[in-house]
Amino acid sequence: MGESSARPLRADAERSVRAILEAAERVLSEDPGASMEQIAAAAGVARTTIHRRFAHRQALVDALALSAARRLAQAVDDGRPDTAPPSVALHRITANVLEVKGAWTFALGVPTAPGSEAAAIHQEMAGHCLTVLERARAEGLIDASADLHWVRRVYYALLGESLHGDADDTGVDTDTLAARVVDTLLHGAGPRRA
Amino acid sequence: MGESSARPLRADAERSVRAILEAAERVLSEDPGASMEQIAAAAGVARTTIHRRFAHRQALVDALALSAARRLAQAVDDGRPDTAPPSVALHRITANVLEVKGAWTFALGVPTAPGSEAAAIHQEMAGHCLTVLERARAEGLIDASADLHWVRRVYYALLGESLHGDADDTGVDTDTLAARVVDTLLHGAGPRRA
DNA sequence: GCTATCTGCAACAGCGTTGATGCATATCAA
DNA sequence: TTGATATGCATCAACGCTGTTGCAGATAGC
Repeated sequence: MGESSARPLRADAERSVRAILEAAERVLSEDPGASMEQIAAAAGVARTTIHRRFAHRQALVDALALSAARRLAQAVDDGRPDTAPPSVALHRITANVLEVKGAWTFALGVPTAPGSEAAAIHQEMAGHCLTVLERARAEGLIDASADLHWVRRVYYALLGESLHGDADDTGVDTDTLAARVVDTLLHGAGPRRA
Repeated sequence: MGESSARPLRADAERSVRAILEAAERVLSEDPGASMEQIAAAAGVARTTIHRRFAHRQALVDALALSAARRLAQAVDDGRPDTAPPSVALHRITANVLEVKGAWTFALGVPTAPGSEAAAIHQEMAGHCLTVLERARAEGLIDASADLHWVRRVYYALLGESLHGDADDTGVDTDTLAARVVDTLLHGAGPRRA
């Protein structure tokens, strides 16, 4: 439930919706207070066309958040959080998530409404995340006494930080960034044991 | 340079300015798009009074950001980043910064204009931060091959994450939070050596 | 080709916010 | 006390954004 309450849109209409969502992400990530007019211009579409598909501005934002949440969930699932070896899953998921999160900064930053489908997706992803961390702990990758909820928060924070891209990072391989995130999460900045 | 281009304000006027800045922080941290009217109400002041002290809305925001930057700089200095033993400085600065950052979430989140005084303060703080990290590395607290710029970014991210306060944290001692931040920064989540 | 759908354009009313002004009143400081 | 300063209040014009509507033309789908 989410996209189709009426019959499917015509081909061109669906193309418009996609263009609008992508343009909205592009514009709103640079200025969260941008007007519908600006979004419409970026989408190559008249403002009224946006209002035809999304009654209120909030409806557009919600749709955007939901769309991005789905992509992110897909990125997590692709990492096989339940079956792949923890270290592998951790790395793969990190790389996948970095990719998606970088492309949907605004949409994934929108606070999800308590009962919404987007919120449910995010909760489910948090669950998957904890699963991976638990499996990692069981294998000794994470300290036995660690508070996994804190670890998860740190993980999220590191993911977010990786995306700011302080000059040096521009153009760096996603896998390299992911490796750094995972390494920092597990070992911090302290001296390495021989 | 910053506060006094004309002669000092009268006592009650200065009180108003303080009330306005504090109210602005309170209101804007909950809704960055809040109107001047809402801020004025929260400050117990007429909207026109705000406009008397701050010509544009942006002027108010800038003043707020500058005020908060100064407080944060003070918090850093109080930790003696140049003279105290690195581990001590790291902990003290972290605790101090957590205190200030928690109270001025919005003001410290405002993007600082390139040439502004606030930007200069933030740059100086970044410098102090790197100094502490270098001294910590010299003492072996941080790995010799570590990229201190990345470490600093991670440190900032951990500070930010500590302030979200996921239920459990509410009412927890600042020193405890600081200890967790520093510990995570240095050791990550991996298993501890005996 | 025919029809239903989609789109752009233009115009509209409504709304909230901003920033400015004048004036009467309250408060501080000397 | 007295003069300068600060404040509240009412009012104003201007602006931008939102959301809606009607219509004519373009496009997709059968």
